[in-house]
Amino acid sequence: MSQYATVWLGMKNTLTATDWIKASFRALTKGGPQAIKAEAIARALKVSKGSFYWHFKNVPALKSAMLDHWVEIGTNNIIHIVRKNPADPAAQLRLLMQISTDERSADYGGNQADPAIRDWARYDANAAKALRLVDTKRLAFVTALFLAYGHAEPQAKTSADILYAALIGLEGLSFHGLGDPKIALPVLLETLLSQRWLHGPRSPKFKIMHR
Amino acid sequence: MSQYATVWLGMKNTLTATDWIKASFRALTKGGPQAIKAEAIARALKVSKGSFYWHFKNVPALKSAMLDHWVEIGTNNIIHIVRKNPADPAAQLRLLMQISTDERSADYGGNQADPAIRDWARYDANAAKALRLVDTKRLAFVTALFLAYGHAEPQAKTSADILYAALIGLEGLSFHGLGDPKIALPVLLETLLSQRWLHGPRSPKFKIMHR
DNA sequence: CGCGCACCATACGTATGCGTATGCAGTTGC
DNA sequence: GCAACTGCATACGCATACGTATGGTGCGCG
Repeated sequence: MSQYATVWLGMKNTLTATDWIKASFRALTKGGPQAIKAEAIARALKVSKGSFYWHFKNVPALKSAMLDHWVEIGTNNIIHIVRKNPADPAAQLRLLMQISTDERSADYGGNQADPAIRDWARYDANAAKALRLVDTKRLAFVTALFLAYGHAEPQAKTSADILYAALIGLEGLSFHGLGDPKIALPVLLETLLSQRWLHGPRSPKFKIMHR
Repeated sequence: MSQYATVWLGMKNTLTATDWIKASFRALTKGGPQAIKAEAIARALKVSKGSFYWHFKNVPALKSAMLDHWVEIGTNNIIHIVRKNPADPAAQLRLLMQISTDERSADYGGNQADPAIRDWARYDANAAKALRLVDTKRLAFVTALFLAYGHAEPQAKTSADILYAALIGLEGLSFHGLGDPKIALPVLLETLLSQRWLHGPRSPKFKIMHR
């Protein structure tokens, strides 16, 4: 038995490290961190684990590569939003919510992996480090948008925390058929945007748009 | 070597099924679902796995017992709040947020286990079933409070979704040192309570509809 | 054309976990 | 003071995972 993996038009029949990473993300999203096993992924790729140990030194090296890859994607997605949509802050926030609730079926780069990584990070120090990196950048980004919208410093940060946390939580709830991010997230966003921040400081003047 | 586990004043030196469940929750919160292993927990309890298979038929039986136990606690905690505090709905909501952000130190029944179960439920059908049970009841409870406070049906449900999702998300963020539930949650709650619900096109600029 | 390297298969040793079988001390009923 | 049962220890077979060692095959290149 040989190279039935080869496809018709001269496609490469040899795997790359990226192929392994992609397959590992598929395993992660499907079976959790414990599913990142060399032999199991090798079976999914229809090769032996001899292939794995050619591309990676060991399993921790694969996990490290996965996290590096995810950090790259997770931060670049945000930058991508910024560049592609130079609109006002409120519109950018709305776009962000819309994208976050979209069904993204990408192999590994998609938001699909986010909850799995979040789970993973709870029991793995390296995953926790990667997650904190991404979360910090995203929170800073959302905070900056609220600031640009007109909110003051502490309120902008709090709004960002609330919005991002609700996004995460709704992801988890909708996974089990509860909640509805497509409804709750826009409502929450408009609520936060329209807030005058009661206990908050001054600014008796209602500053609404583009700074 | 025998019974060094026996402590001085006639304490029982034999384990119960509940002891195993408690130890299993400790393993779960520390190492995730994959840490629920008979032999590992036996080592933590300083006994052999012969003890385990005396108290449980097998590992799935232990997991099932854990989930049953957690469902019991997870729903009773809510009822406990209700009975203990027959104040107005807003005060009950504030109390709920306060309790949720408190540092819980319980062995197994505490909310400490909630995020671990939530992770577990992503890859285990039984855990997912238990989680949905608890989440459904909690959401219904919060929804009822918003209704009692004066919100209309769909808005109350959306508010509950937002509040509960933010609670979950902030739990996860604060676990990694990001966000601050003690600030964000009260702010969010007051924001939701003070909302006049622009569900009518009161604001023609923002079209947020409940479909 | 055949040499060598990239890529993968196979086989082995070790570790760990599950579940079962059986032994064995301590407690209790009588 | 002796069965019988409770609660746990010990030992075994099996399965799966890791990592290594080593062999094999196809393709590029001189």
